[in-house]
Amino acid sequence: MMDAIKRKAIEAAGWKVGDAADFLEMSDDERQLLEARVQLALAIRRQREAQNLSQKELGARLKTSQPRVAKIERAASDVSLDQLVRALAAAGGKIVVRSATTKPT
Amino acid sequence: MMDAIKRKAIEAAGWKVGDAADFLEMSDDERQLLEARVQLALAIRRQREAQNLSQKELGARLKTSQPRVAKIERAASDVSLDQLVRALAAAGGKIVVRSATTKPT
DNA sequence: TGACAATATACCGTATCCGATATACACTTT
DNA sequence: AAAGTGTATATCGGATACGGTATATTGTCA
Repeated sequence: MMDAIKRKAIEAAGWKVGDAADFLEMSDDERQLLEARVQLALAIRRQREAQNLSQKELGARLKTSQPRVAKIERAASDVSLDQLVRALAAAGGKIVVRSATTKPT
Repeated sequence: MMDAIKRKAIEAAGWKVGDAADFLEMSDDERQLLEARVQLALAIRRQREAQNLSQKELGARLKTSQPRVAKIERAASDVSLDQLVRALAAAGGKIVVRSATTKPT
């Protein structure tokens, strides 16, 4: 559901969202990908904290800066999925990417 | 297993691999990510062919060109994980990203 | 309250990613 | 063998993801 709080969070991450309609106009794929990014970001933070790592320490593992890790953990728009996945791995998390094949329509 | 054939494929994708040792010197994370990219690329091609789509048609869905799709399907080094995932989705495949939390060491 | 650690925000070059185009190669079909 | 269709390779300009640094802001503890 699209509400003010969620929109605010999305905007804070650097995405352009004019109003609820704009968000709803995203394609399913885009919305799914955005959701996945947010979930990954949350997982990174959880994992980092579970390992008692500071952003600076995680940044060192990723060979990047503390401010960058802050961006990663809010899934900012200029953070790639690549970097999200690498960050989760660096924080000690495992990711499983399973692809399911579907029949032609 | 690192053999000449695999190394050749990796190099063809645009990755620098001096010799087997270089490949083996990649960190676990890097190797895992590279493997994931290759698997995704294979899944994209399988899925595209299962849907009887040409590279050009898949390119249209992705709003990109046929040559770009060719690069995607060999997981070239300048193709992001983002784009691989989007391509698989555009080809009708589903991906599941599951993150598993581990305890601090 | 002041000092210190952790996190957040802002800005700026630069390397990488990406779309577009040209062109080559492979395989059918006629 | 020419034409058509699908795929591969090469190059290039523009967009964006990135690292680095400076500077808030927040939180904790003496």
